[in-house]
Amino acid sequence: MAEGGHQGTPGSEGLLFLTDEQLRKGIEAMFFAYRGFTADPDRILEQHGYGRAHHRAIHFIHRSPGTTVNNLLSILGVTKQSLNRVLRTLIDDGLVESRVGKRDKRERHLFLTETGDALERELSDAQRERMRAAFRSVGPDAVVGFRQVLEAMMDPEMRRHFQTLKDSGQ
Amino acid sequence: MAEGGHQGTPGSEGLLFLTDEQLRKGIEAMFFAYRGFTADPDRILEQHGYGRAHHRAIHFIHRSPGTTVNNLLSILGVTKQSLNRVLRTLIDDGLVESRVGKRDKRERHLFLTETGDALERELSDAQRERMRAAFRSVGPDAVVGFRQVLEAMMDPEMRRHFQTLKDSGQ
DNA sequence: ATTATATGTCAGTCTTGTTGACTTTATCGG
DNA sequence: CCGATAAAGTCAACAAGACTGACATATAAT
Repeated sequence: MAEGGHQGTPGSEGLLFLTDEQLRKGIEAMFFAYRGFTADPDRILEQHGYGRAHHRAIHFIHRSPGTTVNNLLSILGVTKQSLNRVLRTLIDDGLVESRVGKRDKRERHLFLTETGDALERELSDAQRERMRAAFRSVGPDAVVGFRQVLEAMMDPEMRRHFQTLKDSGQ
Repeated sequence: MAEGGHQGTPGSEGLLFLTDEQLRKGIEAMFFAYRGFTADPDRILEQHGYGRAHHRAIHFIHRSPGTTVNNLLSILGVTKQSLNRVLRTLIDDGLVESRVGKRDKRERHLFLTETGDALERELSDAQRERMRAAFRSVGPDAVVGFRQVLEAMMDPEMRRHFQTLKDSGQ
Protein backbone atom coordinates (compact mmCIF):
# COMPACT_ATOMS: atom_id res chain seq x y z
CA MET A 1 0.00 0.00 0.00
CA ALA A 2 2.98 2.32 0.28
CA GLU A 3 2.38 4.96 -2.34
CA GLY A 4 4.94 7.19 -4.07
CA GLY A 5 5.87 9.59 -1.34
CA HIS A 6 2.83 11.79 -0.89
CA GLN A 7 0.05 10.94 1.49
CA GLY A 8 -3.53 11.93 0.62
CA THR A 9 -6.17 10.33 2.77
CA PRO A 10 -4.23 7.15 3.21
CA GLY A 11 -7.27 4.88 2.92
CA SER A 12 -8.81 3.48 -0.21
CA GLU A 13 -10.07 6.18 -2.59
CA GLY A 14 -6.78 8.06 -3.49
CA LEU A 15 -5.98 9.27 -7.03
CA LEU A 16 -9.22 11.23 -7.34
CA PHE A 17 -6.97 14.12 -8.30
CA LEU A 18 -5.95 12.25 -11.44
CA THR A 19 -9.36 11.94 -13.06
CA ASP A 20 -9.79 13.32 -16.56
CA GLU A 21 -12.07 15.98 -15.16
CA GLN A 22 -9.48 17.16 -12.65
CA LEU A 23 -6.87 17.21 -15.38
CA ARG A 24 -9.16 19.22 -17.63
CA LYS A 25 -9.55 21.76 -14.85
CA GLY A 26 -5.78 21.89 -14.53
CA ILE A 27 -5.44 22.50 -18.25
CA GLU A 28 -7.95 25.32 -18.24
CA ALA A 29 -6.39 26.80 -15.13
CA MET A 30 -3.10 27.02 -17.00
CA PHE A 31 -4.79 28.67 -19.96
CA PHE A 32 -6.68 31.31 -18.02
CA ALA A 33 -3.90 31.97 -15.53
CA TYR A 34 -1.33 32.49 -18.24
CA ARG A 35 -3.54 35.20 -19.68
CA GLY A 36 -3.58 36.97 -16.34
CA PHE A 37 0.12 36.40 -16.00
CA THR A 38 0.89 38.31 -19.20
CA ALA A 39 -1.89 40.89 -19.04
CA ASP A 40 -0.12 43.58 -16.99
CA PRO A 41 3.22 43.49 -18.82
CA ASP A 42 1.38 43.47 -22.13
CA ARG A 43 -0.29 46.77 -21.28
CA ILE A 44 3.01 48.35 -20.32
CA LEU A 45 4.82 47.01 -23.35
CA GLU A 46 2.18 48.40 -25.66
CA GLN A 47 2.79 51.90 -24.34
CA HIS A 48 6.47 51.54 -25.17
CA GLY A 49 5.84 50.01 -28.58
CA TYR A 50 7.22 46.61 -27.64
CA GLY A 51 5.78 43.11 -27.48
CA ARG A 52 6.10 39.97 -25.42
CA ALA A 53 9.18 38.92 -27.31
CA HIS A 54 10.98 42.04 -26.11
CA HIS A 55 9.86 41.33 -22.58
CA ARG A 56 11.30 37.85 -22.65
CA ALA A 57 14.65 39.06 -23.92
CA ILE A 58 14.77 41.82 -21.31
CA HIS A 59 13.82 39.44 -18.54
CA PHE A 60 16.54 36.92 -19.23
CA ILE A 61 19.23 39.48 -19.88
CA HIS A 62 18.34 40.99 -16.54
CA ARG A 63 18.47 37.62 -14.87
CA SER A 64 21.81 36.68 -16.39
CA PRO A 65 23.74 39.83 -17.28
CA GLY A 66 26.45 39.11 -19.80
CA THR A 67 24.68 36.12 -21.26
CA THR A 68 25.55 35.37 -24.86
CA VAL A 69 23.23 35.36 -27.85
CA ASN A 70 23.44 31.58 -28.17
CA ASN A 71 22.59 31.17 -24.53
CA LEU A 72 19.55 33.36 -24.91
CA LEU A 73 18.54 31.45 -28.01
CA SER A 74 18.50 28.15 -26.19
CA ILE A 75 16.55 29.60 -23.27
CA LEU A 76 13.95 31.29 -25.43
CA GLY A 77 13.70 28.48 -27.93
CA VAL A 78 13.38 30.65 -31.01
CA THR A 79 15.47 31.10 -34.12
CA LYS A 80 18.31 33.55 -34.23
CA GLN A 81 16.52 35.55 -36.91
CA SER A 82 13.56 35.91 -34.62
CA LEU A 83 15.64 36.89 -31.61
CA ASN A 84 17.79 39.18 -33.69
CA ARG A 85 14.79 41.25 -34.68
CA VAL A 86 13.86 42.13 -31.12
CA LEU A 87 17.48 42.37 -29.95
CA ARG A 88 18.22 44.76 -32.81
CA THR A 89 15.48 47.15 -31.76
CA LEU A 90 16.41 46.92 -28.08
CA ILE A 91 20.02 47.73 -28.88
CA ASP A 92 19.11 50.52 -31.28
CA ASP A 93 16.76 51.99 -28.69
CA GLY A 94 19.53 51.90 -26.11
CA LEU A 95 17.94 49.38 -23.73
CA VAL A 96 20.50 46.65 -24.29
CA GLU A 97 24.23 46.80 -24.73
CA SER A 98 26.16 44.18 -26.67
CA ARG A 99 29.81 43.80 -25.74
CA VAL A 100 32.36 41.74 -27.63
CA GLY A 101 33.61 38.84 -25.52
CA LYS A 102 37.12 39.04 -24.09
CA ARG A 103 37.95 35.36 -24.08
CA ASP A 104 36.10 34.59 -27.28
CA LYS A 105 35.70 37.61 -29.51
CA ARG A 106 33.01 35.93 -31.59
CA GLU A 107 30.61 36.04 -28.71
CA ARG A 108 28.48 39.02 -27.77
CA HIS A 109 27.63 39.52 -24.12
CA LEU A 110 24.35 41.22 -23.45
CA PHE A 111 23.60 43.73 -20.71
CA LEU A 112 20.75 46.03 -19.86
CA THR A 113 21.53 49.74 -19.90
CA GLU A 114 20.06 52.03 -17.28
CA THR A 115 17.06 52.62 -19.52
CA GLY A 116 16.67 48.91 -20.09
CA ASP A 117 16.84 48.27 -16.39
CA ALA A 118 14.15 50.86 -15.80
CA LEU A 119 11.78 49.15 -18.21
CA GLU A 120 12.63 45.77 -16.73
CA ARG A 121 11.72 47.06 -13.32
CA GLU A 122 8.47 48.52 -14.56
CA LEU A 123 7.50 45.23 -16.18
CA SER A 124 8.54 42.93 -13.39
CA ASP A 125 7.02 45.16 -10.73
CA ALA A 126 3.66 44.76 -12.40
CA GLN A 127 4.04 41.04 -12.89
CA ARG A 128 5.38 40.46 -9.42
CA GLU A 129 2.57 42.45 -7.91
CA ARG A 130 -0.02 40.13 -9.33
CA MET A 131 1.93 37.08 -8.31
CA ARG A 132 2.57 38.46 -4.86
CA ALA A 133 -1.16 39.02 -4.36
CA ALA A 134 -1.90 35.49 -5.56
CA PHE A 135 0.81 33.97 -3.37
CA ARG A 136 -0.27 35.91 -0.33
CA SER A 137 -3.91 34.99 -0.75
CA VAL A 138 -3.21 31.26 -0.81
CA GLY A 139 -0.28 30.91 1.57
CA PRO A 140 3.18 29.34 1.41
CA ASP A 141 2.12 25.69 1.22
CA ALA A 142 0.06 26.29 -1.90
CA VAL A 143 2.99 28.16 -3.41
CA VAL A 144 5.25 25.17 -2.88
CA GLY A 145 2.72 22.96 -4.64
CA PHE A 146 2.38 25.46 -7.46
CA ARG A 147 6.10 25.44 -8.09
CA GLN A 148 6.35 21.67 -7.86
CA VAL A 149 3.65 21.07 -10.44
CA LEU A 150 5.02 23.66 -12.84
CA GLU A 151 8.52 22.25 -12.60
CA ALA A 152 7.21 18.75 -13.20
CA MET A 153 5.43 19.94 -16.35
CA MET A 154 8.54 21.40 -17.97
CA ASP A 155 10.55 19.68 -20.66
CA PRO A 156 13.83 18.44 -19.18
CA GLU A 157 15.94 21.01 -20.99
CA MET A 158 13.72 23.84 -19.80
CA ARG A 159 13.91 22.46 -16.27
CA ARG A 160 17.68 22.75 -16.56
CA HIS A 161 17.38 26.39 -17.54
CA PHE A 162 14.93 26.93 -14.73
CA GLN A 163 17.16 25.45 -12.09
CA THR A 164 20.31 27.13 -13.37
CA LEU A 165 20.78 30.52 -11.83
CA LYS A 166 24.08 31.91 -12.97
CA ASP A 167 25.48 31.64 -16.47
CA SER A 168 27.18 34.90 -17.38
CA GLY A 169 30.91 34.58 -18.07
CA GLN A 170 31.81 37.85 -19.86
CA MET B 1 0.13 36.97 15.74
CA ALA B 2 -2.80 35.26 14.08
CA GLU B 3 -2.03 35.40 10.36
CA GLY B 4 -4.41 35.25 7.43
CA GLY B 5 -5.55 31.68 7.37
CA HIS B 6 -2.50 29.75 6.27
CA GLN B 7 0.09 28.57 8.70
CA GLY B 8 3.73 28.20 7.58
CA THR B 9 6.21 27.66 10.37
CA PRO B 10 4.17 29.59 12.91
CA GLY B 11 7.13 31.36 14.47
CA SER B 12 8.73 34.61 13.41
CA GLU B 13 10.17 34.54 9.88
CA GLY B 14 7.01 34.02 7.70
CA LEU B 15 6.57 35.68 4.28
CA LEU B 16 9.88 34.40 2.97
CA PHE B 17 7.83 33.06 0.09
CA LEU B 18 7.00 36.63 -0.96
CA THR B 19 10.53 37.86 -1.61
CA ASP B 20 11.30 39.27 -5.04
CA GLU B 21 13.55 36.30 -5.71
CA GLN B 22 10.79 33.81 -4.94
CA LEU B 23 8.41 35.76 -7.14
CA ARG B 24 10.93 35.79 -9.97
CA LYS B 25 11.19 32.03 -9.70
CA GLY B 26 7.41 31.83 -9.86
CA ILE B 27 7.39 33.97 -12.98
CA GLU B 28 9.99 31.86 -14.73
CA ALA B 29 8.22 28.69 -13.66
CA MET B 30 5.10 29.95 -15.41
CA PHE B 31 7.07 30.76 -18.53
CA PHE B 32 8.89 27.45 -18.83
CA ALA B 33 5.93 25.35 -17.74
CA TYR B 34 3.60 26.94 -20.26
CA ARG B 35 6.01 25.92 -22.97
CA GLY B 36 5.83 22.33 -21.83
CA PHE B 37 2.10 22.63 -21.51
CA THR B 38 1.67 23.52 -25.18
CA ALA B 39 4.51 21.47 -26.63
CA ASP B 40 2.70 18.17 -27.17
CA PRO B 41 -0.50 19.59 -28.70
CA ASP B 42 1.59 21.86 -30.91
CA ARG B 43 3.31 18.87 -32.45
CA ILE B 44 0.01 17.15 -33.14
CA LEU B 45 -1.62 20.27 -34.52
CA GLU B 46 1.24 20.78 -36.92
CA GLN B 47 0.65 17.36 -38.46
CA HIS B 48 -2.96 18.30 -39.09
CA GLY B 49 -2.14 21.75 -40.43
CA TYR B 50 -3.71 23.60 -37.52
CA GLY B 51 -2.41 26.00 -34.88
CA ARG B 52 -2.98 26.82 -31.27
CA ALA B 53 -5.96 28.96 -32.12
CA HIS B 54 -7.74 25.93 -33.55
CA HIS B 55 -6.90 23.95 -30.44
CA ARG B 56 -8.46 26.56 -28.19
CA ALA B 57 -11.66 26.64 -30.19
CA ILE B 58 -11.88 22.86 -30.25
CA HIS B 59 -11.22 22.62 -26.55
CA PHE B 60 -13.96 25.00 -25.51
CA ILE B 61 -16.51 23.66 -27.96
CA HIS B 62 -15.79 20.24 -26.53
CA ARG B 63 -16.16 21.52 -23.01
CA SER B 64 -19.41 23.31 -23.70
CA PRO B 65 -21.15 21.71 -26.65
CA GLY B 66 -23.72 24.04 -28.17
CA THR B 67 -21.93 27.16 -27.00
CA THR B 68 -22.58 30.23 -29.13
CA VAL B 69 -20.06 32.25 -31.09
CA ASN B 70 -20.39 35.19 -28.72
CA ASN B 71 -19.79 32.95 -25.76
CA LEU B 72 -16.67 31.57 -27.33
CA LEU B 73 -15.50 35.08 -28.16
CA SER B 74 -15.71 36.18 -24.56
CA ILE B 75 -13.89 33.08 -23.34
CA LEU B 76 -11.10 33.31 -25.88
CA GLY B 77 -10.77 37.07 -25.71
CA VAL B 78 -10.18 37.62 -29.41
CA THR B 79 -12.06 39.51 -32.09
CA LYS B 80 -14.79 37.83 -34.04
CA GLN B 81 -12.81 38.24 -37.24
CA SER B 82 -9.96 36.33 -35.66
CA LEU B 83 -12.18 33.58 -34.31
CA ASN B 84 -14.14 33.41 -37.51
CA ARG B 85 -11.04 32.56 -39.48
CA VAL B 86 -10.28 29.45 -37.47
CA LEU B 87 -13.95 28.53 -37.05
CA ARG B 88 -14.41 28.79 -40.80
CA THR B 89 -11.66 26.29 -41.52
CA LEU B 90 -12.85 23.92 -38.79
CA ILE B 91 -16.37 23.97 -40.19
CA ASP B 92 -15.18 23.62 -43.78
CA ASP B 93 -12.97 20.71 -42.75
CA GLY B 94 -15.91 19.05 -41.06
CA LEU B 95 -14.61 19.17 -37.50
CA VAL B 96 -17.19 21.60 -36.19
CA GLU B 97 -20.90 21.86 -36.88
CA SER B 98 -22.78 25.14 -36.57
CA ARG B 99 -26.51 24.85 -35.89
CA VAL B 100 -29.00 27.69 -36.01
CA GLY B 101 -30.48 28.36 -32.56
CA LYS B 102 -34.05 27.29 -31.89
CA ARG B 103 -34.97 29.93 -29.34
CA ASP B 104 -32.93 32.68 -30.98
CA LYS B 105 -32.33 32.06 -34.65
CA ARG B 106 -29.60 34.65 -34.82
CA GLU B 107 -27.36 32.49 -32.68
CA ARG B 108 -25.23 29.63 -33.95
CA HIS B 109 -24.60 26.74 -31.61
CA LEU B 110 -21.29 24.99 -32.08
CA PHE B 111 -20.66 21.27 -31.82
CA LEU B 112 -17.79 18.94 -32.60
CA THR B 113 -18.43 16.33 -35.26
CA GLU B 114 -17.06 12.83 -34.85
CA THR B 115 -13.91 13.89 -36.65
CA GLY B 116 -13.64 16.94 -34.44
CA ASP B 117 -14.08 14.85 -31.36
CA ALA B 118 -11.35 12.51 -32.52
CA LEU B 119 -8.87 15.35 -32.89
CA GLU B 120 -9.94 16.78 -29.55
CA ARG B 121 -9.26 13.45 -27.91
CA GLU B 122 -5.88 13.17 -29.57
CA LEU B 123 -4.92 16.64 -28.38
CA SER B 124 -6.24 16.39 -24.86
CA ASP B 125 -4.88 12.91 -24.36
CA ALA B 126 -1.41 14.24 -25.01
CA GLN B 127 -1.88 17.27 -22.81
CA ARG B 128 -3.51 15.31 -20.03
CA GLU B 129 -0.77 12.72 -20.11
CA ARG B 130 1.85 15.32 -19.31
CA MET B 131 -0.28 16.86 -16.61
CA ARG B 132 -1.15 13.49 -15.15
CA ALA B 133 2.52 12.62 -14.89
CA ALA B 134 3.24 15.97 -13.23
CA PHE B 135 0.31 15.62 -10.83
CA ARG B 136 1.22 12.08 -9.92
CA SER B 137 4.84 12.92 -9.29
CA VAL B 138 4.04 15.67 -6.81
CA GLY B 139 0.91 14.38 -5.11
CA PRO B 140 -2.56 15.73 -4.36
CA ASP B 141 -1.61 18.44 -1.90
CA ALA B 142 0.72 20.10 -4.37
CA VAL B 143 -2.02 19.90 -6.98
CA VAL B 144 -4.40 21.76 -4.70
CA GLY B 145 -1.82 24.49 -4.23
CA PHE B 146 -1.17 24.64 -7.96
CA ARG B 147 -4.84 25.19 -8.70
CA GLN B 148 -5.23 27.76 -5.94
CA VAL B 149 -2.35 29.89 -7.15
CA LEU B 150 -3.44 29.75 -10.77
CA GLU B 151 -6.99 30.69 -9.90
CA ALA B 152 -5.76 33.59 -7.80
CA MET B 153 -3.70 34.88 -10.73
CA MET B 154 -6.62 35.04 -13.15
CA ASP B 155 -8.47 38.20 -14.06
CA PRO B 156 -11.89 38.18 -12.41
CA GLU B 157 -13.76 37.65 -15.64
CA MET B 158 -11.54 34.72 -16.60
CA ARG B 159 -12.07 33.28 -13.13
CA ARG B 160 -15.80 33.38 -13.84
CA HIS B 161 -15.31 31.44 -17.06
CA PHE B 162 -13.05 29.02 -15.23
CA GLN B 163 -15.55 28.31 -12.50
CA THR B 164 -18.54 28.09 -14.84
CA LEU B 165 -19.00 24.60 -16.16
CA LYS B 166 -22.20 24.50 -18.17
CA ASP B 167 -23.33 27.16 -20.61
CA SER B 168 -24.86 25.53 -23.64
CA GLY B 169 -28.58 26.32 -24.13
CA GLN B 170 -29.28 25.28 -27.77
C1' DA C 1 44.98 26.04 -44.20
C1' DT C 2 40.73 24.16 -43.49
C1' DT C 3 36.83 23.59 -40.80
C1' DA C 4 33.66 24.81 -37.33
C1' DT C 5 31.39 28.32 -34.42
C1' DA C 6 29.03 32.74 -33.16
C1' DT C 7 26.75 36.28 -34.91
C1' DG C 8 24.23 38.96 -38.14
C1' DT C 9 21.40 39.84 -42.21
C1' DC C 10 18.24 39.52 -46.40
C1' DA C 11 14.10 37.73 -48.28
C1' DG C 12 9.93 35.32 -48.14
C1' DT C 13 6.16 32.79 -45.77
C1' DC C 14 2.66 31.61 -42.18
C1' DT C 15 -0.36 32.09 -38.16
C1' DT C 16 -2.77 34.82 -35.41
C1' DG C 17 -3.90 38.80 -33.75
C1' DT C 18 -5.70 43.81 -34.78
C1' DT C 19 -9.16 47.89 -37.00
C1' DG C 20 -12.73 49.49 -39.68
C1' DA C 21 -16.57 49.10 -42.65
C1' DC C 22 -20.53 46.81 -44.10
C1' DT C 23 -24.34 43.06 -44.68
C1' DT C 24 -27.87 39.87 -43.32
C1' DT C 25 -30.96 38.07 -40.27
C1' DA C 26 -33.53 38.17 -36.25
C1' DT C 27 -35.16 39.91 -31.81
C1' DC C 28 -37.10 43.37 -28.95
C1' DG C 29 -39.31 47.69 -27.24
C1' DG C 30 -42.58 51.10 -28.10
C1' DC D 1 -45.42 47.61 -37.44
C1' DC D 2 -41.02 50.10 -37.16
C1' DG D 3 -36.76 51.42 -35.62
C1' DA D 4 -33.05 50.14 -32.72
C1' DT D 5 -30.24 46.58 -31.11
C1' DA D 6 -27.97 42.20 -31.37
C1' DA D 7 -25.59 37.95 -33.42
C1' DA D 8 -23.09 36.42 -36.93
C1' DG D 9 -20.35 36.71 -41.03
C1' DT D 10 -17.35 38.88 -44.43
C1' DC D 11 -13.86 41.90 -46.92
C1' DA D 12 -9.64 44.41 -46.73
C1' DA D 13 -5.55 46.03 -44.80
C1' DC D 14 -2.09 45.66 -41.47
C1' DA D 15 1.35 44.15 -37.69
C1' DA D 16 3.86 41.09 -34.53
C1' DG D 17 6.33 37.28 -34.18
C1' DA D 18 7.36 32.93 -35.44
C1' DC D 19 9.53 30.06 -39.40
C1' DT D 20 12.90 28.57 -43.47
C1' DG D 21 16.78 29.06 -46.46
C1' DA D 22 20.74 31.30 -48.06
C1' DC D 23 24.68 33.79 -47.31
C1' DA D 24 28.44 36.92 -45.03
C1' DT D 25 31.92 37.92 -41.58
C1' DA D 26 34.90 37.33 -37.88
C1' DT D 27 37.15 34.29 -34.92
C1' DA D 28 38.61 29.98 -32.97
C1' DA D 29 40.12 25.32 -33.19
C1' DT D 30 42.27 21.40 -35.40
